[in-house]
Amino acid sequence: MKSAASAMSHDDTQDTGVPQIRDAIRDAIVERRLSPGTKLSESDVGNLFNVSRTLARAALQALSYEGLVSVEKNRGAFVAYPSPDEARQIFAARRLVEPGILREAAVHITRSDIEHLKQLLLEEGRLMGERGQTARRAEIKASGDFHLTLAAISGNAIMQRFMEELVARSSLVIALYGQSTVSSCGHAEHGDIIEAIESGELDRACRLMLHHIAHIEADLDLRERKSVGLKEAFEL
Amino acid sequence: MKSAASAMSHDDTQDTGVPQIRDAIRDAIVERRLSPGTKLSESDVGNLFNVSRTLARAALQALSYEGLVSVEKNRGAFVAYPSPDEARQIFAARRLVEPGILREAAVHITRSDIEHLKQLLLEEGRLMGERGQTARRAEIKASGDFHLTLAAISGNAIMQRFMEELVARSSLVIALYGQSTVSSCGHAEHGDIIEAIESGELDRACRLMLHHIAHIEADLDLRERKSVGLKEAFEL
DNA sequence: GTGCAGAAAATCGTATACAATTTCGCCCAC
DNA sequence: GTGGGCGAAATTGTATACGATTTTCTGCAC
Repeated sequence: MKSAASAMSHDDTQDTGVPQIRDAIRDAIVERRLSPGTKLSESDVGNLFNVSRTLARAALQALSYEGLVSVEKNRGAFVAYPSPDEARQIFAARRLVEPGILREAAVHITRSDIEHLKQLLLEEGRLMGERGQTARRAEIKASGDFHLTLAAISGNAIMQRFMEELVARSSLVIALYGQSTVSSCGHAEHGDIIEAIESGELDRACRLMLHHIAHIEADLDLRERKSVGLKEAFEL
Repeated sequence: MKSAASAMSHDDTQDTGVPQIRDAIRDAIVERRLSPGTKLSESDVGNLFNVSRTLARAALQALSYEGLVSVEKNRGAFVAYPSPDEARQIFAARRLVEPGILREAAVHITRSDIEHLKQLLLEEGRLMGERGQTARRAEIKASGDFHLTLAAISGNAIMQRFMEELVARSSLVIALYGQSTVSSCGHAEHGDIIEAIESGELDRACRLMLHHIAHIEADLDLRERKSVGLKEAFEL
């Protein structure tokens, strides 16, 4: 199943082959094939996709606006390495925004939307059963798709785009600070939320959503962990 | 007084002379010196700022990520012309997000923050007294600064950036669909909100904020109004 | 005068070239 | 052996060049 990010047309007042490169790199970051801190040199990216540095640079720039890549003047682009504080802000933003999205989605939701959500849930469950890093990657993505789909249902393209950023960055944070190998008590919670929406218990759905986000965040060990730092290891 | 947008450091993991160009164009858009739909050709922008098309293009691209400029493949960049539906989404997003920001800001707010807000309010009032388009521009910006400052106080850089986008785009919407010459019953409402925060009446502050946003939106005439249409001129 | 080629001009899309900056290795002094 | 500095290599910053697409203008047919 294609990811929500690529299936949802995004914005596409776009223009070049840049989107393809951007999306490919984004997927690689979100799926953790690229780890935080990895250098993304313009030449390398360009060669990899058989385009000039011009387009590679544009794609990296785009990703920097989404907070997935940080570009430093005269030094280049790196897969973002969110600080614990940034991580907290990301989740604070989600707590702030997702209940509202949920309520808005509840207004517009149709039966087929609910079907779609349940479908996602099934897929998620299936992946949970599997073993291996590939399955874990797919699981993270599927888990994100649940939240992204809710945003899409809300009908607000702006909030949708914002959530895409938050979910992608959350994935980075989990990659960096996640503890339990499977942070997906989430699965059951997703189901509960759908159920609450379906039966019209909006307030309960919001409460569940907040708990859900809190649970994800609780699985993090938010301590400074700068690079594999040799120096830092002694400065403690 | 410098605008909040440029005073607030934004993100600045930035790199080139692009930020200067981007900010200059953004200010021009937000202050309505550039009207919606205006073509922004890469060559013109480049010549204007004495840089090559490369940098001009990068700046325009950046603005397109913020929704202030729309770039169409092989056609170029234009000052965004938000549709009525986009306008509604922008304000829906603000209603969804600003109460939360307000609550978060209330947690972190200091006495000096409150002083700062009151300062803004004074400035706003002063501008309301003046006449002329220049004053109106400054007034729009000052009004936006109130909301931006609250976001800054909240301490969440992500929500702050998001609000910057929403406020800037709101300005575009008001430019396009605003009716009353002075949409700034807002001034008094800003004062009320500060007051409510100061006295710890959080729920009331949120209610006031929602009313405030509703008032701004109520001043809009959200009817399709494509280009300065010659045809439309007769359909009246 | 209206409408439709077709060519010329302007503008964007992408690659390449060159300058500026950083990074890395090397050599030498201590 | 350690540290500092110098120079080469690599990488980014910016400009320019050239092909592709769109827009505008022109001229001819009707």
